[in-house]
Amino acid sequence: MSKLYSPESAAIGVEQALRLLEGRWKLIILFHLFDGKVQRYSNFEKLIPEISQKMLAQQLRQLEADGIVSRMVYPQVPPKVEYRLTDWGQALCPALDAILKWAEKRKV
Amino acid sequence: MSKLYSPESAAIGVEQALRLLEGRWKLIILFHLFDGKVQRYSNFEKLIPEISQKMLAQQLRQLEADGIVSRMVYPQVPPKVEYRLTDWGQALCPALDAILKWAEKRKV
DNA sequence: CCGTATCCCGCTTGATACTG
DNA sequence: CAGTATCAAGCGGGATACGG
Repeated sequence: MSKLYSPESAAIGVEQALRLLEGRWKLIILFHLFDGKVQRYSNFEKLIPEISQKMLAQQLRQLEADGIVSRMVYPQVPPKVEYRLTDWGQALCPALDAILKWAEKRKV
Repeated sequence: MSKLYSPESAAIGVEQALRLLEGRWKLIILFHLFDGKVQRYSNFEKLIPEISQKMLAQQLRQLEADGIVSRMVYPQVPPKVEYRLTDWGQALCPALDAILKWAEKRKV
């Protein structure tokens, strides 16, 4: 943490934030957690059939590490794991909603 | 155009729309066109020093082909080319703004 | 000034198999 | 059910040089 922040640090923050959303599947995953929805691992596999297990696990781990998604493990057999948005992740909902609306305008 | 659209085409549309925004630099480029701003090629090179000419040109071409950015060439010497958002591209501004606000919340 | 062309590397992604 | 491990491939992306 020896690096000092310049007055332009806000702009840098945006680019850093964007990098957290990069990745072939992250936004798609987030759309399925939109609006407080809770998903299990196997749910995602059904919702996003094209994704491989590897990528699903990897992207979820990254989203978790970045504080966007929270992972809740129930210590039972068979295992049960739930994913939901963190508070900060919830703050993305307006953006997700705006992207949704934008996509719809394409058809017109 | 032989493919018929299923009732689920809306959901597919979102994923397709997301793919248009994929790429290391696209959203950063769009941020610099935010709110009706007009940029020249050389402007982008100053605004995004880390980007290579190849990637800048490539991402601009894709954004143009996808109908998000418009390219205006002034037939003069030396050449002058201006980039701005299309109408549909402008419709992305609320989303960009929401992402901006989201990024700012991280610091709290 | 505004790009292309070419070469090349490495990370992301995919396929498959295996496990607590 | 919810993941790892491993290997391989392809394309995104960087460096450099050249062109209208």
